[in-house]
Amino acid sequence: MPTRDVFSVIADPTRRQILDLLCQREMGVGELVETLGLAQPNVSKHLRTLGEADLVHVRIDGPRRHYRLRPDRLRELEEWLAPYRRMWADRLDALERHLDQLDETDHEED
Amino acid sequence: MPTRDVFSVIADPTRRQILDLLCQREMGVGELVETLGLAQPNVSKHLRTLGEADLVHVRIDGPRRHYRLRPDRLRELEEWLAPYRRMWADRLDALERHLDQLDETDHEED
DNA sequence: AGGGAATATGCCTGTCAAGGAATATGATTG
DNA sequence: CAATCATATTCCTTGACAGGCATATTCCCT
Repeated sequence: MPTRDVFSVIADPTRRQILDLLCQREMGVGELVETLGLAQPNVSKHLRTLGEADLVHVRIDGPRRHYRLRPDRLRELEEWLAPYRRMWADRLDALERHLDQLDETDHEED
Repeated sequence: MPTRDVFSVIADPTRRQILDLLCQREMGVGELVETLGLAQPNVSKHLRTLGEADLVHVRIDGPRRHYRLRPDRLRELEEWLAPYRRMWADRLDALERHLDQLDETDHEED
């Protein structure tokens, strides 16, 4: 059971970047540091955070640690999206946007 | 052009709750205040934030404002998820978890 | 055992966002 | 125009978190 909320964990852009990288292949910390151009302690801290959300898994290989993506938890996001996905399934967005614009010309609003 | 990042906006649980409510039907601020049990200024602030991310649309009806869900921006999330969704499409998660457990018995890790 | 490489942890500081309370805005009715 | 209702905005305080830096840990090699 993860000790951290997936939503808040992926709210950070750097963390999303890390996930995107790990989506391709498993990577070591050094590799990530080089690719991201961040300080090593920072990368380690982000990896820890990702681990606390069960978004990554560590494979220990001697002194190095290889991080692998663990996509399971992202299904939570997927599930959360489900009800909303239905909304753009039957509703034509172009029409929707058009109606919104009409509304907005009536009275300026967000 | 939204002035705010969808990821960080939906990181807040209260905001997700609001979205879930608006998923059913359009709602006025008073209704939301009652349902959520939060202070009105707070609800207004969250609605503003949601608006800045283009996640809601306001319909003005006299002195009241009715908020409607605008699902477009959630497609961004959907798109971001796409590459990861492929990972659990072909990979059997039960097997994956099983392998992870084997790894974890070798060396305790996150 | 000692030294060095790879990675993690702790501390500090600045920033940002949430919640609460008070107040301001805007529209409606008389 | 005064009163009132619905909603928004401001100010304040507090807590969380990212980044930078220094340091600790763990493992390998000889």
